[in-house]
Amino acid sequence: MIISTRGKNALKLMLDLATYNTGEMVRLKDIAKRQNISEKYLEQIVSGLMRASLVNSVRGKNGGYTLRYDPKDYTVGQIIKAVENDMAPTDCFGKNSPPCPNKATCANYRLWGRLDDALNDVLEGITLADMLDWQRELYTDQYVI
Amino acid sequence: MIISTRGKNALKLMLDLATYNTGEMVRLKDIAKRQNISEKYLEQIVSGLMRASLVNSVRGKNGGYTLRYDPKDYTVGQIIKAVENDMAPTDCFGKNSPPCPNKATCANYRLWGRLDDALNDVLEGITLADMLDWQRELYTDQYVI
DNA sequence: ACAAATTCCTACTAACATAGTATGATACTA
DNA sequence: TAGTATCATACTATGTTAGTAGGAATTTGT
Repeated sequence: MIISTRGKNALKLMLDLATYNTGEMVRLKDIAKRQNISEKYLEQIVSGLMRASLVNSVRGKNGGYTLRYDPKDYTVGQIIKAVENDMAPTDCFGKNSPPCPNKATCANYRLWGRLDDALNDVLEGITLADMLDWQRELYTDQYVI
Repeated sequence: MIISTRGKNALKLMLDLATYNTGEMVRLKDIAKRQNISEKYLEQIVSGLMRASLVNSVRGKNGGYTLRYDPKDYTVGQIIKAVENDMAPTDCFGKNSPPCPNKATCANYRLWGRLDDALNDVLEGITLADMLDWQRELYTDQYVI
């Protein structure tokens, strides 16, 4: 599985922040309730997003989180990579793996490269704003029938 | 990691069979030596390929394996799926997962679907014959400098 | 018939990554 | 200063994968 639940939950979290992007701080507790994810688990995930400077936080009473930028300025890939350990299709392209000594002559390496490119094209080509649009569209579709 | 070493080794095995595709049976022992993979581990992998009817085998002395079809008739996806437990980018599209109840309205589900499509396009678009070509090309490149 | 070579089958172990929980410290705001 | 929320760390359980091991079944050559 290339995208773990951590990555999926990070995306849910960001989409939630984008949905409630009113300027007010959004409490983790509320996100946890809406997205049906344990608050403690969300804490771990949001800390990765903080480290990557994707969100703002304010501590203390009335504190919480907000998006740091406009939804159209986040790609899905950015978000997932912020929390995912390694997202490459094989360790030949893994960020935690040493560079392959045979990569110049290995036919397989070329294949994995194509896969990696295809993945990144999709993930870098879709923004959080796109996801918001989809969400609205899918939601209204429900009532069109 | 979407492609495990099992999948990668299956591909190496098939590429080896394609390279030594003379009509004679190819012994696992020789593949193991050439590809630097333990023979016992290869046994497990080739059993998956047998189950998927991708190779022929003959037991006993002078036995071994051969390709069942022409290299151009195998896609990379076919080979990998034969031995890989699950190759979907997320379990939303995993073959071992129950169908998602929210898929009609879930924006994330649409995203993972695009990823899955992109992956399959690459893997179904490349054949074993293509890999053979690459191998020759890369090999000769070495001596062109 | 027998011995050698090879595929086939099943079980096991070790290592690793992930999901999720638990506890409490730290910092901010009203 | 009391309350709330982030931040940090450690731990457990679970599942998957990599790889090993031993031996049964089958074919070929002598």
